[in-house]
Amino acid sequence: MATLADIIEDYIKRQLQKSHNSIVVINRAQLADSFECAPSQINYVLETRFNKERGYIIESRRGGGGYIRIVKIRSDDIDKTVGKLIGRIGNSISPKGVDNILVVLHDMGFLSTKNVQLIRGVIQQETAGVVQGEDMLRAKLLRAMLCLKLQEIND
Amino acid sequence: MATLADIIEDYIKRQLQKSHNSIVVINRAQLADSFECAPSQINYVLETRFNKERGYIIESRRGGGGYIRIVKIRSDDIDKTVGKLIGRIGNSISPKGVDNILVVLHDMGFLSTKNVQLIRGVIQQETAGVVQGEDMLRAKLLRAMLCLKLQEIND
DNA sequence: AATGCGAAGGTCAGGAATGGTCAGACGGAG
DNA sequence: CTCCGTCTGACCATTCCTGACCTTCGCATT
Repeated sequence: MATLADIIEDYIKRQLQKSHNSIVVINRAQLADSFECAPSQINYVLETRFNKERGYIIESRRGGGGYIRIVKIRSDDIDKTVGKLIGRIGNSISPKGVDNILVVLHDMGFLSTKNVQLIRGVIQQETAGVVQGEDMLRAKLLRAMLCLKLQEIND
Repeated sequence: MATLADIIEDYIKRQLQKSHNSIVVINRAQLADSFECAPSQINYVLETRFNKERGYIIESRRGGGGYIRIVKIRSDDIDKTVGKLIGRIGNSISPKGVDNILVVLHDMGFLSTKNVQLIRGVIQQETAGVVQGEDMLRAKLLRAMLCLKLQEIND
């Protein structure tokens, strides 16, 4: 049975299809109103269906003229593989784990040699001296940079 | 939806473009009148969109024949400026600080609109739920992504 | 020169319009 | 019955915009 969350998910995905640039902007209150549900329901759908593991990036702003922008990053096969890898990064990762992923991405031509070196360097730099949650920070940094790269090849 | 503040911002930026010397002088009451808003709305736009962080200088004078002058600070060398901005990120940064930097980089053509949206989104998601050192994490993520971008234009 | 007035612009508190978060209710599958 | 995915409502945070009140400056009058 399709839950309301499923229905809203489908709706947003259709909008993304229609958009042709994989970006859709919604108004939380209005969307909630048209589906006759609580506004927070929209957040639930976004959290569970349009998170980064699934290849989406959400950007939002509060206040007058506020909005929620949903960006799909991932379309073809390369994207799918990279997206999967990004999803696999998880909450924390070791330096060795970073290396493994970088090698795979380099081999498949997603990252240049220079890219790999830079990413490794930046991660080293930014995690140096961090005493707690180093693996977590590493995961976040790697994911951030890969998301940025992923977007580029989709332009 | 574009708010009135956004519209006024665009208008002023267009005027700056047209000016060819990156200086534009406005009359607060008159501008407010043409946009049918309160004069203080103009101040709001100036404070939030044309502040020093975003690379503008505001000079004004009260009294009869008063004026507001908006000056866009020139950025001759993109590379140097970006490097300087990255340096300015420092150890920690607020969401607004991120925004200011992104807008500057966007205005000078270093980041595309999509880039900006993605970077904002990634940072929002990676810092969500982090209770301690959020500002620090934000700084690291932003720096990492900007370094990656900076490498690209130097290839 | 001193004073007074009108014409700018500045400040700030607060209301309205958005979106975010989180504890807990609810209900179906095991 | 217990667990897990849904869904809601109360409360919070952020951004926009206005109106009342304040400050500064030029100029005419005295």
